[in-house]
Amino acid sequence: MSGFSEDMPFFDEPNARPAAPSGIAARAMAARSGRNDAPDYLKGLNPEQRLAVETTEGPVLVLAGAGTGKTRVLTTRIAHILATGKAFPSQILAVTFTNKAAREMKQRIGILIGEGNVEGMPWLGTFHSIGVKLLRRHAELAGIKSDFTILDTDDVVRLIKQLIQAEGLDDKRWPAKQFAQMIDGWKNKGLGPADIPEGDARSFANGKGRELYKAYQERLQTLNACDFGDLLCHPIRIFRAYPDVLKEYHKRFKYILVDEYQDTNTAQYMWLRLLAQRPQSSPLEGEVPAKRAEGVAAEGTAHSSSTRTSSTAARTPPDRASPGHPPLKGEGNPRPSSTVNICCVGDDDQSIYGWRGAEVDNILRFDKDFPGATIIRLERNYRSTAHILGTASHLIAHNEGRFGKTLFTEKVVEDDEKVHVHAAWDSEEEARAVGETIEAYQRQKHNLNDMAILVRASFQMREFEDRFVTLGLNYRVIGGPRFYERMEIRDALAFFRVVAQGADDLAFERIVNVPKRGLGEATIRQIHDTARALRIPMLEAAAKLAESDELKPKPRAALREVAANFERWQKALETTPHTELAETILEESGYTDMWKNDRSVEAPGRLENLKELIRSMEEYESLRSFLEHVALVMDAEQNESLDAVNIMTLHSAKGLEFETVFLPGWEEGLFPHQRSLDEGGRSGLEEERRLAYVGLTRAKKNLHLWFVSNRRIHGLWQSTIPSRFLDELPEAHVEVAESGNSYGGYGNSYGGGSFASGRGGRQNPYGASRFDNVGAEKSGSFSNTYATPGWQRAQANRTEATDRNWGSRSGHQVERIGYGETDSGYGAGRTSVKGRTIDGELVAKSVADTPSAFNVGDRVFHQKFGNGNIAAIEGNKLTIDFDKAGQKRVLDGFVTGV
DNA sequence: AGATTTTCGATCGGC
DNA sequence: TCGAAAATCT
Repeated sequence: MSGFSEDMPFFDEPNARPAAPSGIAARAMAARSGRNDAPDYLKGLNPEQRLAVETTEGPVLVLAGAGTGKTRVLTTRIAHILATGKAFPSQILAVTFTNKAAREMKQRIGILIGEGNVEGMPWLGTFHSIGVKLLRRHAELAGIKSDFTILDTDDVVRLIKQLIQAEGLDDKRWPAKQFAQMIDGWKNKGLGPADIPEGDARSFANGKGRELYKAYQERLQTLNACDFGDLLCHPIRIFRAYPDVLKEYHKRFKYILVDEYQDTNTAQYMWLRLLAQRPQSSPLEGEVPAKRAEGVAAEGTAHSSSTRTSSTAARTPPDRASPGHPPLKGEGNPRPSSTVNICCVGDDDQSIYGWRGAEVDNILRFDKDFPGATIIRLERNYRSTAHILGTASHLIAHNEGRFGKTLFTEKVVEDDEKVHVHAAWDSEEEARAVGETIEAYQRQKHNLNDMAILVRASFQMREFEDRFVTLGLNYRVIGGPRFYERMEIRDALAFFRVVAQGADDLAFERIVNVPKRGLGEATIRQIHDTARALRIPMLEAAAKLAESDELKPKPRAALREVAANFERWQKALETTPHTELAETILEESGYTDMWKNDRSVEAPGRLENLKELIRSMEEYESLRSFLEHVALVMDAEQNESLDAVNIMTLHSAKGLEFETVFLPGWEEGLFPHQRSLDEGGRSGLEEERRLAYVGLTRAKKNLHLWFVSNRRIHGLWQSTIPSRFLDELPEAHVEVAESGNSYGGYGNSYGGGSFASGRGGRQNPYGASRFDNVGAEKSGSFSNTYATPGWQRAQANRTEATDRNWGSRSGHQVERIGYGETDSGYGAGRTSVKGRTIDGELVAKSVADTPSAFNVGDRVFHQKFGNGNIAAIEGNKLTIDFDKAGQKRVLDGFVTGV
């Protein structure tokens, strides 16, 4: 947008020197108050970074391109504010999106100003963790108690399902999951049941949308629980309804810093605005919706006297410790006191979370929201080579809605390679070729840790995992299933939750009958009904029922035991250390015994995970603080000591960097993803392009893009065309790996040609000649690929004339017989290189139903799984114990004797 | 309660 | 098409 560049004329030119222009330079000098020798922490910053650090007063937007030292600026800025005595640690509000980012900031500030002082930064955290903190202090004002439970997505869906059924609606026609997403969307916009648009309300459950939402909120209140959205929305409502509470925080927060501002959603924006707006600055009334949410607001005004009491009572020690007002030297603030010292850091080009409510517009609008804002661009890149930067910049320039920055580097690299674009026949070959390239790098002494494969969609990972298992190449999947999502962990946590907060019916329901106590559907229903009728938690209802004679003896005894157990544990909560109590609970409930008696292969791993859970509790003060940690921090660290290739999605790669990056799957429909185009239109496409930009800018030195001609989508093989993004790359910086003459101007190649005479050396009767454009010269060895159904189907799609040749042939088919258990290899969960195991994949191919020529015990080789021994034979189906890939069932045509 | 059949969904997933 | 989850059967 040209409007933006007018504000910053100096940085318009792609290669503009960053030598600070006079106007800004002058301000920077002023900020340094005449001293020539800067403190250590400022040394080594470039002029723009330094400006961003030293412009502490007034609203500042730092547009930080990829790899330009964003975190450094943020942390140094905080250190600077503290070092110059402008504020105490407790007076700085610093928000991030992820726990990882918060952790990293804490650590880096610690390095700058000394470990001990970071403890004094109680308001550095994620939006949600700070939201929890606010809400625990003022919970009464939101109609809940301060020991409320935080529900995760699973809990929420189960709860909504109950509500839908209670309304007498068909839960098939109105899926709970969908409604949960709707609620999430509303909360992202800060909308309560009363605020949602009529259309939205009507579109679900025969127009009962609003009612259901309201019922949901009421249910949460009786459960004394919150969902993630509430952690933001409740504070917003409280701030609006109780100006004196808000004023407290206005007084407290002298400086506000926000990381990844381009990812903020409307609710987060409102939350920030409320905290940033000072009463003097004539708040924009339009910002505040006229209507307020039901329930919470209704209770509000009547209790305004309780506001002060509750908030003061709940005040935590750190605040008392700091004297009311720090000596604010340099408080000769040239700006009016209504000015907010808010600093937002972000990159509009890396906004990739629109689908979960992020509004790029928040960052694009910054100078209108905060008039007189200083906008600082960081464009000097310290990460990537010139070719990579040139490629990324050229691509992202195709977007319209952006500030417009151009990254540059001063680094001169000797062996600066261009960005490579490769073509492959299908995804299997793609994986094979990537694997070979990785091995080639490895031979040149590159660490696997420095390499990453970034995919658009997680289903793409499987093929790489398969291949790497075969090759014996270590890999780790980042962002896979989490520790806290495991069944046994969730069960254990449910026990703890009920002990900590007796009204948590969702947790109670999860474990009433765990281990099996003969409490079936009927009994649970009865507990439910009693609880609802008496308006008491299910645990209490269960205790009551156990004392009445409404139940049959068996369930009655069981319930009595459950109720007695929880009563005892809840009492013990006050006297027993929480780790010890946790162990007791799992023992006495019979939960550990349940797994000890379980003969399945997973059982030992699960017990190990439970031990790990108890161990990890030691780091927390109380059961409650541990549960809060679990609700907010679902990640468990990976084992980084092992050298392994990283596999992850593009989204989870944001913020990371690697020496060598592989980006497979650059095809229309996958990347850009069809659904983004269908649902997001133009802006959807732009977000996909930003995602591509994020991917490209992860690479420091080597970057390889791949596209394939055939890919299986929803089980169907489709022929694909190269991504339009490939056409948007600059020729000067890109090298197409091998020549060819088809597919959008890019050649086709396949790596290394190592797959000569694969599966039993069979020949495809329909020669390769018709597809000379696909690696024709080497296609003598290509026959196996030509026999895949994918290829067949792809061709069938393309030329009807050949259809009959293919369609009627019998015997020539590849079938997937089955797909096995995928959870066998977890072990202790937290360490180990993991990924989804690929055990149990059964692949078979029948060429003809001739009896097998192999014998049990024969040593054989399989293209995909490597070497192994035959364990059993049924007709032409072999069961083989592979050395690396485990036991598989395979048709004999796929293996060769060794 | 466990086994078996049917249905559904299929992009990204932070807190 | 295929795999997980829900529904249904025994």
